Amino acid sequence: MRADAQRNRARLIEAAREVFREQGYDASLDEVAKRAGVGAGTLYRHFPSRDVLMDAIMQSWVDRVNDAADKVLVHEGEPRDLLLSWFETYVGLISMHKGGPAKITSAMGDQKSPIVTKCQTLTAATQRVVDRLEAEHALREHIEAVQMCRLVGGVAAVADNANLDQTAVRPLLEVIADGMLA
Amino acid sequence: MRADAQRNRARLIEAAREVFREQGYDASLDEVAKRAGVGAGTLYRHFPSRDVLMDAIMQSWVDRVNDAADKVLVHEGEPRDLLLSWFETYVGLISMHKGGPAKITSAMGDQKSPIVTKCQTLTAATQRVVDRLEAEHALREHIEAVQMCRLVGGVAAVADNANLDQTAVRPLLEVIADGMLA
DNA sequence: AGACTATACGGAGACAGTCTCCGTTTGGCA
DNA sequence: TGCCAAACGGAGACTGTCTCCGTATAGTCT
Repeated sequence: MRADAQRNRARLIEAAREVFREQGYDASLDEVAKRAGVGAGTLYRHFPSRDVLMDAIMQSWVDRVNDAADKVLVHEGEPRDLLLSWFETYVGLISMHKGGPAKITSAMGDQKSPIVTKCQTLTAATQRVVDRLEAEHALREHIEAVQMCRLVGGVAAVADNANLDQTAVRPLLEVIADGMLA
Repeated sequence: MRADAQRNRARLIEAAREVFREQGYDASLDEVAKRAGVGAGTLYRHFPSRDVLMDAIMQSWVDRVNDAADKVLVHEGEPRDLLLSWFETYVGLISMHKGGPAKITSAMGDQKSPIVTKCQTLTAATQRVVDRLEAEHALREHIEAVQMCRLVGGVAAVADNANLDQTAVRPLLEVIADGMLA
């Protein structure tokens, strides 16, 4: 890739990160281009769709997910606490941008989605939590990581849309946790 | 209201019902106006926003919700079956249009939303189910109807977005039910 | 260094959807 | 029948998406 192309790509990602944080997932893409100091054509050449751009933004986020899972898994204690702690972490991780939870959760399980890799990162991390709990025989049978992601993602999507705060989300997560624990 | 205004209002609702069913909640409003055979101005005078129009469409739906609750409550049997049966009914009721579940669920609890009345209808119906289960001491404590609506609505929203079918939704609802039952 | 060309850029503009404004029409009343 | 408040319609302003193509230039070759 030519040096100028590489520079513009980086600028676009940086600008998009800013704009999406400020205005949510629906922000104007032309605004992103303007903020990056490039033409609209350049943006669309690098990122043919909003989703592809989204995916690029989230590169660094993958590491964050894995670190978060590490941190949660170190914690010793009741299975219920572990599970809830992962749920809250999960909600935090997918709620970086307005509209993010819905976007991510609806892509969950869709192999053709432009953000598959991100979903896989999330399910893999969740799977680690599931494995740990299953080793302790703390989970009911037939609980799959994808289902967990969908349920918790659904809560996050609702919370995001309705601007619920953490205190309102907590009891919802508790219900899900209790529904999954043995 | 003048006779022509009344007629146009009815036509608009009819057209919107059609168009939304065909194209989902994001369908063009100008298309709705065209289909109704009126100008865009007329549409926006009657229904200043998409939500207000949505609300009008759902008038008949209110009766349907109450009927559905009646029907579910007659059913004798295990509390778990009752609850699951209401959940499935609920999902069906809010999934009439694409994008509907998210729209409705995110308005849940927002007193200023244009579709408050619809949300109230839903929570009231859900409350009846909660009351019944509480009378049988089948529910955990501190379970509120709004929470139930949010959780089930979250699942419905995800299912709607990801085009999940009923067999994929069922286990999610089971988890919620199990998390709420004593 | 200078020339060449594949690669990348920019932004005008086509297109689509939302919503408003205002000149025109009409229902219903006196 | 005449009046006018109420309602209509649709042109067009505005915003966002995305494409096309003339222009610029990074990297290479001599």
